[in-house]
Amino acid sequence: MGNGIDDGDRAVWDAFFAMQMDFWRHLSRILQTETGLSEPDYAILLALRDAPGGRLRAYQLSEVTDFEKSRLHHHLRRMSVRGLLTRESEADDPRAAVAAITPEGTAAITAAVPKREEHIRRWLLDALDDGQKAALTDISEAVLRGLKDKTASAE
Amino acid sequence: MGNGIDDGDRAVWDAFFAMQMDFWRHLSRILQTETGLSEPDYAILLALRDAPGGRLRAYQLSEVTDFEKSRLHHHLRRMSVRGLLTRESEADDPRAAVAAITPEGTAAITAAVPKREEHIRRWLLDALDDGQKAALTDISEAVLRGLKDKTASAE
DNA sequence: GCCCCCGGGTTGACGTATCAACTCGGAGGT
DNA sequence: ACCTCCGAGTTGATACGTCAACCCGGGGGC
Repeated sequence: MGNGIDDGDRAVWDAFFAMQMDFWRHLSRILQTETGLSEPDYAILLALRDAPGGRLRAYQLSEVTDFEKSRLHHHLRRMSVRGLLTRESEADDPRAAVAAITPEGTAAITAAVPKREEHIRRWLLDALDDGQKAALTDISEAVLRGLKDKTASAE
Repeated sequence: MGNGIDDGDRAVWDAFFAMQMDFWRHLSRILQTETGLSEPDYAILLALRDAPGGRLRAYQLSEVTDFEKSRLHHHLRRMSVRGLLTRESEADDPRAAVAAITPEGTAAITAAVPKREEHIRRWLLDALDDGQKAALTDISEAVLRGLKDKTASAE
């Protein structure tokens, strides 16, 4: 422990780091300019579009999108101001906070999905051959597995 | 064009997307809690540490860190309030805005680097075998190449 | 039945990122 | 010498993310 990272590993990190920055900057930028939606807008509208009745309780939306409850709350407020969704409460459970997609929200996500898919294809998938795609999936799952274990392992 | 993404490609994207979110959330979180530095703090201090005299003009810092000038300006202001660096101007060029690392800034980055390297090793490199590391470098460079071409290609 | 705890939700404060508009002092062309 | 343009830097507005603290209405243990 305490010793550094060797040159080979550093090259991996540098490439990965640089790619991440540029890739996400570009993807969120073109999503915004072409659809008027931010990344969190897109994630939330997609979850609501796929939910029965276009409605989800806050904690369910939080599970699907993996947003912290506070982050989700703030974002839902901003989105409701823009008319993309409405915030309602259930009559039978006063604690429930339900988000419901509006026609404008539906229109926005319907228009955005094909563009988003083209972005993903063009800037990620088309840059990789089949072997690289398979490797990227494996790598992503391996890293994810390591992260999941952190809570399970002793600490 | 306009058709969707097939199931195999979607699996690549889903895994990649999930990994990104969790990985960066975790890395920036532990950096913050263990060192008191945010990701941009770390990037800026590292650049200044490696600069001659611990000083760099704003536009040079902008090139090294790839921060937009406005983002950089706001961040330097916050960091100077915290005492991590000072903002000076050159006598011979009134336009120059120079950032200079302070002893506190040097102490912070010196303490942070080994922790950061351990994070990178533990949460990324140790999760991958040699083949996966090589593949990740290739993939990152391929994606990066595609992004660089965007400005060069017709649009 | 009472009490305590817990989870869903809300709020405010603060740090961070992006965009657009603006200042200002040179450098170059004429 | 003048004028124009340009690039470095600054500013303010707005959106986004995180943390800590808090409210509030059940449920469960007893």
